[in-house]
Amino acid sequence: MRRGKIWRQANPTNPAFTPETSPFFHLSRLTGLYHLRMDAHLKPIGMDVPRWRVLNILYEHECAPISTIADLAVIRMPTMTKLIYRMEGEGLVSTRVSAKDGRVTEVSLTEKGHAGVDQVRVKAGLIFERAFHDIEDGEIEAFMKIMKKVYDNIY
Amino acid sequence: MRRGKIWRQANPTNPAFTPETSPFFHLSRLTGLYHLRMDAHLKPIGMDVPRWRVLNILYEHECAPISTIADLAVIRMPTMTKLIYRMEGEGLVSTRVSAKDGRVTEVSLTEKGHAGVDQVRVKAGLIFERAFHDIEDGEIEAFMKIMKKVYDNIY
DNA sequence: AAAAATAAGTTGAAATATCCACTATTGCGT
DNA sequence: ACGCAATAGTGGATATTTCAACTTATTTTT
Repeated sequence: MRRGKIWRQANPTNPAFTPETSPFFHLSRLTGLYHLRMDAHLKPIGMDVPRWRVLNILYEHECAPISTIADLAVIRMPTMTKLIYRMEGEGLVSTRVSAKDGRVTEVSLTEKGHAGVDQVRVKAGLIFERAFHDIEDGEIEAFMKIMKKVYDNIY
Repeated sequence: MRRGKIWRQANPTNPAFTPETSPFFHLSRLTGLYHLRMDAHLKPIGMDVPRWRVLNILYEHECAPISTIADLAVIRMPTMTKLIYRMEGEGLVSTRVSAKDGRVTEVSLTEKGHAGVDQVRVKAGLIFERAFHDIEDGEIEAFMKIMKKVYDNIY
């Protein structure tokens, strides 16, 4: 076990632990603020963060089962099922039962869904720019590397 | 404007953008997974992540108005108000109107709330250990520095 | 000292998310 | 082929979050 200064304070079991020294506390806080900012931009165009997550995933996958989308977005399946059908009602995605496997519901983007992605990316770009304008490329790279590592560790 | 490899792909307005190259997408995903793992540990002891955020903040502040807690936790005030009163009903916190300012409701930890913090920290410690065991102290430090910077940028 | 503006909180209705139990379909082992 | 386990999804009851409008208290203007 290491004995560094950070390690000690970052571990919640240590008495010296505070939210200020906790990576996960900062993580939750930053994500919360990001969602707040995104929502402010997305609301006026009838969109929100969960929808955007789905659109982004489908933009890449073209056609994916609900379970895969739920897994990639880290949203529980019952929640995702309902979100997908809401989005279908809004014309953003279309669904159909898979020909290969009668259990799976395949979801794909509609024309309107594609347009929605482009529309939201402009907004997302603004926030990204604001958030990372003074962060070096190398730092962003390192940042993402750690997030991936931690994600895999608790996956 | 910079032209690095990461920058281009990380910006949502760039056609080469994918969730895989987006810091914010990874951020949301990691936070989601973390909440999932925490919930699994917290549910059996009648706790959850929002409650834990509040407990942690009060552990530091001893006595804070709802608005401050809401701000620190990045949770909207109506949500926080209801959460606080739920927690009061559960005996975790106590509330009273401030003597100095009749508008503010001061919240503080009860005995049971303190015990709850200690109890949850054990669980949080397990997940922290699992998540960061192979991450260097220096990396954690850099990680948190970037999160703070980004947080301030979009605050 | 009002009047106006701001800040803190509260509440009810509506939107969402979550739990849990259930169905339908497929895969696996013998 | 048969039965059992696993997978994908659905549906209802419940819990939580959010919006929008409102109340009350304080601060700032004029």
